Amino acid sequence: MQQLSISIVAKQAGIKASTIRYYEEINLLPPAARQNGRRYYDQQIFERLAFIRTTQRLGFSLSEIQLLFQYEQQQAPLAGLWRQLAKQKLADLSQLLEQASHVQQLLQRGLRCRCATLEMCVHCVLQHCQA
Amino acid sequence: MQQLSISIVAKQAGIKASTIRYYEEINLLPPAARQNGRRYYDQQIFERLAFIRTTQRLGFSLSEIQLLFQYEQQQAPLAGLWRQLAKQKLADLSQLLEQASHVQQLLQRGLRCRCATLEMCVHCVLQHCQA
DNA sequence: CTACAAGTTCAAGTCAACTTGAAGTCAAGC
DNA sequence: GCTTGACTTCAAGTTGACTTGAACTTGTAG
Repeated sequence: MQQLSISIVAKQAGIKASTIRYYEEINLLPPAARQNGRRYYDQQIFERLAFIRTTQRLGFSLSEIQLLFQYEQQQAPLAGLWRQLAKQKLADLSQLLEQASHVQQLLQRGLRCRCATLEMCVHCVLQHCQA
Repeated sequence: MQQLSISIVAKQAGIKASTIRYYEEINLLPPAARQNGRRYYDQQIFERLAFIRTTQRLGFSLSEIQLLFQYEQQQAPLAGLWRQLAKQKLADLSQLLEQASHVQQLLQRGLRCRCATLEMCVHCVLQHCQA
């Protein structure tokens, strides 16, 4: 049960300490354990921060991420809400996966092609585009 | 060669007219053709707007998207820059694809599982989680 | 004992991406 | 000819996600 200071966590996670404090302030992170008013963390924090960073990159807002975490404390008004959001997000994710591979192909084509614009390249049927 | 007013385009594309004006202002869209000072568009605009929306969802900033479009006008200082960005973005996209399917699995598990928290569920090995 | 580095809170500032509001233009219908 | 509705510009406001700065506390090193 190591005790990690906020600056250690920040450095290892590759974010700023102020971000961690901010996340706690908006209840995205649970209040950290304190010693003399200073925050201390254990290894668990890294998983949580990683989840935040990853989902954020996938287009989740901080309040959505918060809601996904919140299902642990099943407060009456929120109960079941996270399930709904999770289903929604699963749908979003399949769409995102589709779009991502579409854009991948588009960019790959664009890099290989001599078309003057990306838009033209979308419709172009030249050999070097098909390759 | 139909002439589409900004409000028609906005409605069909599912965005606000003000957003289209904003995009033009920041040169994300080329200056629209005008009649009596009013903007008119042809069908091409929808492709462009779709590309913007999609890439934006994938985490591209508007200035990055602008740069990808900009390769059409090969201004000396920018020449080749879009290629560099495209390569970077291709790398980002594969990472994103990976993360997206990871989070997909995580959420699916969470929905099926009775674990108290998502974090616990990540490590849980119960039957109903494996199912 | 004093200085210092590393933490604290709280308020205000920043940045990207829009949105809103005020004031004006203009063709079309009554 | 006057009103209406859909547009225009320009400046200012908003939102989400942080960041920064000022003023303060506290354990550790010299």
